[in-house]
Amino acid sequence: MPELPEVEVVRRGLERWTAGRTVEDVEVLHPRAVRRHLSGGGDFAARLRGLRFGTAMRRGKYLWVPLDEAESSLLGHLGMSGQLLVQPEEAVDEKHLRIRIRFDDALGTELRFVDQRTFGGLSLHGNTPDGLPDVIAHIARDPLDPAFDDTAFHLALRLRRTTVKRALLDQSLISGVGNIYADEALWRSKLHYERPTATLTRPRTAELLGHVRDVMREALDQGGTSFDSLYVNVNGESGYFDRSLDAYGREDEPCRRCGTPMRRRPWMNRSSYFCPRCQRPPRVS
DNA sequence: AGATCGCCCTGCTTGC
DNA sequence: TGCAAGCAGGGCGATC
Repeated sequence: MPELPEVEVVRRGLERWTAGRTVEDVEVLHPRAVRRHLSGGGDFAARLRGLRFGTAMRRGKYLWVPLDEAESSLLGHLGMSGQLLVQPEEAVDEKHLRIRIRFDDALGTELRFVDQRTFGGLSLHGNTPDGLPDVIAHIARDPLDPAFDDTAFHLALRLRRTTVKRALLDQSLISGVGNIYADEALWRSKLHYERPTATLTRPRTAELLGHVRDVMREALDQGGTSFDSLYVNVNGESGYFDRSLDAYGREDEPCRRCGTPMRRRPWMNRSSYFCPRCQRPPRVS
């Protein structure tokens, strides 16, 4: 599942292989892939034609390409299974190819959006004055953004009446964290996922943020090294799927700190993995 | 308005 | 062997 590090790898790929190129033709092969483009696939294709790609940007799990004079942007979200691939034009279509973007140059490659589960998609939007696609103005800065405000984040946690994992996944508080990295950062912090955010001290919040950043940077380092070909790697399952995880997916396996079998608990229609000894539940939950 | 919940979607795995 | 249920889960809209 692509979270911040995976999306950043894709952003770098887009920057390298598509910046400065002008769109010649667009094919929308599945309407759900452009569902956030409210005026439909035909309008999406017509409006994108002739526009020039700028340098790809990212906030949290969203990425976007400023177009022409950056009055608008091509916005993308990978959902759970989305891929953006730069492929030779003659390459056989992927089974789940949803959108094809051809360029007007002679480089011989095209951009493809491939998505099995169709939770992701592409769309066109106007930009806010600070260059953000208007529909993601509510997305908070991510922890790798130099302008992320640690103090404001801590104060927001203190005011919320929620639990720490819900807060980590709330993209309006902090963006880019998904189920995998949330569990990893909580394990490193020895925090139970149901700990009320109002009980976190400033040092605990600082420690948690530090672990979020560490685990993301480590994943990014691994993903970055495998990205060296004519290929924007976005596959959440193949890229660096074998990255070492301490919590996620390790039910019944020994905790790497204390040896206690790790547990999985159903949580918000998904799962939380944690060590029952290192990550004690709060007294009142 | 903050918090919570259900829904969207497909392919692989598990269980009867 | 076949079929159904379970699971993966980010984001958004509806609801309280």
